[in-house]
Amino acid sequence: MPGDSAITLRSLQVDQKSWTVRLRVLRPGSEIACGTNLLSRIRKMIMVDEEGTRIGVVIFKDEIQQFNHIFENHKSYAISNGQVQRSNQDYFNAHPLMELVLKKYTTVKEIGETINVDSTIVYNFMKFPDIDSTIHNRKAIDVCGIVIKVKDKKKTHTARGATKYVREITLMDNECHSVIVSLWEDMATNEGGELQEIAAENPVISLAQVTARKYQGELQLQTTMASIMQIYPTNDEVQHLQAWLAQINDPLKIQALAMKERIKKANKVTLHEIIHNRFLLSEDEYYFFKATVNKVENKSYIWYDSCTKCNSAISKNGDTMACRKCNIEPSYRLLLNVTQENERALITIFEEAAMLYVGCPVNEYLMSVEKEENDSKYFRGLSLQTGMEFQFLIALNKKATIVNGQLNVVAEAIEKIQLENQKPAKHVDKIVQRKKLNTLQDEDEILMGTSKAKNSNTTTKRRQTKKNINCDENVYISSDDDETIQQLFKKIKKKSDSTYGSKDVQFIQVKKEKS
DNA sequence: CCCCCCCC
Repeated sequence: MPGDSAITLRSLQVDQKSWTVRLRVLRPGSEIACGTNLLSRIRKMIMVDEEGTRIGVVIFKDEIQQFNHIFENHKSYAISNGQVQRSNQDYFNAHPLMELVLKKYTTVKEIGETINVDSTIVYNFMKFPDIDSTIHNRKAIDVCGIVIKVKDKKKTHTARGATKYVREITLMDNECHSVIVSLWEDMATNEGGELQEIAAENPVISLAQVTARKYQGELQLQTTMASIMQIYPTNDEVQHLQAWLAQINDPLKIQALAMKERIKKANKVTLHEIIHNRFLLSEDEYYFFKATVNKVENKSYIWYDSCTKCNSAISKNGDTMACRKCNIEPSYRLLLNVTQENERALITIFEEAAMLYVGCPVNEYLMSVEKEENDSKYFRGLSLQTGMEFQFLIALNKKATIVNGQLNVVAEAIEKIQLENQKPAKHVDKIVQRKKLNTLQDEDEILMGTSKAKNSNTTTKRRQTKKNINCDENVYISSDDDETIQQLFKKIKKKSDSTYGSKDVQFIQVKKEKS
C-alpha cells in the first residue's frame, strides 16, 4: 500500500475491508487479563490522526505478540487493513462509532515524521466544582490540573472478583480545589509510572474522557478504557495553570493550599461532638475541628523505617534513605496528642500533612537528624509547635476509634492557624508556658523510659531548664537546654539501639508506665 | 473475542 493512499478516520467506514490510516499513539496500553475467569487477554491502545480524531485500537490475545514491540508511545504509524467494527455503545469509547481491531494480516509501518497533536486535540475542560458525580459517572468529561501527589500502583480486587491495578494521583486547579484521580490498569502502569518519576516537579496534565463519582462525600475521578492523558500539553488552559504554579514555586506551599481548601469544604465539628455524639455524624463525610497540639508522642521516631512494599529495613543509600531492593523511601507517621476544651485526641498524620507539620520531605528530615537530633531545626521545630492550634481534617470511618474518652483518628489534612498577633498576650503567655513545662515533663518521662526518674534532683533541674524557655513564637530553646535535652536523647537512643527494630514497642511501654 | 472498578 503506498503511503499517499492513506485516508483520515473521518472517511473510514465500519466494516471497510481495505484501508490505510496514519495514526499516532496517544495511550500505548498494556496487555491485561480480562473476560470470564480472566482467561482472555487484550491490549487496547488509543490513537489519533492528523485531524485530531481519536480511536480505540484493539489487539486480542493471539495477535498481542505480533505487535508487541512495534507500537511505542508518541510515535506514528501507517496501519493498513484490519477489522473496523462498530463500538459497543454500552461502554466509553475513544471514537463514538467504531474501533479498529488489528489482525494477523494487518501491516504496520512507522512514519518517520510523527503526527503533531499540539493543536489538534481539543478538550472541553470542566472546573472541579462544576463536576457532578451523578451526571458525570455516565458522561465522560475532560479535566486539567497540577499533579500534587502520585501514589504507588497497587493491586486490587473488584467486587466481581477481577484483579486490577490502580494508582491514585491528586490534581489541583488554580483555585486550590483538588481531586483524586484513579488511574486504572495500563494507565496506572504507563502514564502513572511516568508521572511518578517527575512527581517532585508538580507536572501539569490534561485528561480526556474520565468519569466522576463520590467517595466519603468527596469527588473522585476515574479513567476509563477511552481516557487519555497528556503530560505538559500545549493548550492555553494548561499553560495558564503552569504559569500560576510557577508563581507559587514551593511544593510545600502547594500542599498546604490544597489541604486548606479541603478543610474549607468539610463539616465543622467539635471534639466534644465527635466523642460524645458520634452517632449523629456520618461515616461518609469529612469533618474538621480545631485543636491544640500538646506534643508529638513519637518525636524521636516519626517515620517508618521498614519498606512499605517488602518490609525490609530502610537504610542509607547514597545521599538518601531508601529500601535497597524496591528503592522506596521511608514515610512519615506522626502521632499528635491534641486537646480541644477538655476533650482529647490522638491524631496520626502521614504524607503531606506530616510534611507540612515537620516542614520538609521525609528524606531531608532523616538527613538532618542523622548525626544529632538537636542539630536539626526540623526536630527542634517539633517541640516549638506545641501549644499551637491547628485544624484537622478527618474521615469518621471505622478506623476512627474512641478509647477511654479519647478519639484516635488519622487526619488527612492539617492547617496551621495563623495568629493575628504573633506575640500572645501576657496571661496567655503564662498558660502556654505552663503547657510547655508539662510537655517537657512528659517528654522527660519518655526520654528516661520510666517515671521512676522523678527524683527531687531531676525535678529541680527541670525547673531550672524551664525558666529559660520563652514562649515568644520566635524563641529558640537555649543552648543549655539543648545540652540537657541532647543528653537525654542520647540515653534513649542507646536504649532503643539495644532493642533494635522495636522502637514502637518501646513507645508503647513508655505510654503504659505513664497511665 | 474487551470494559465501570479499589480505599494508607
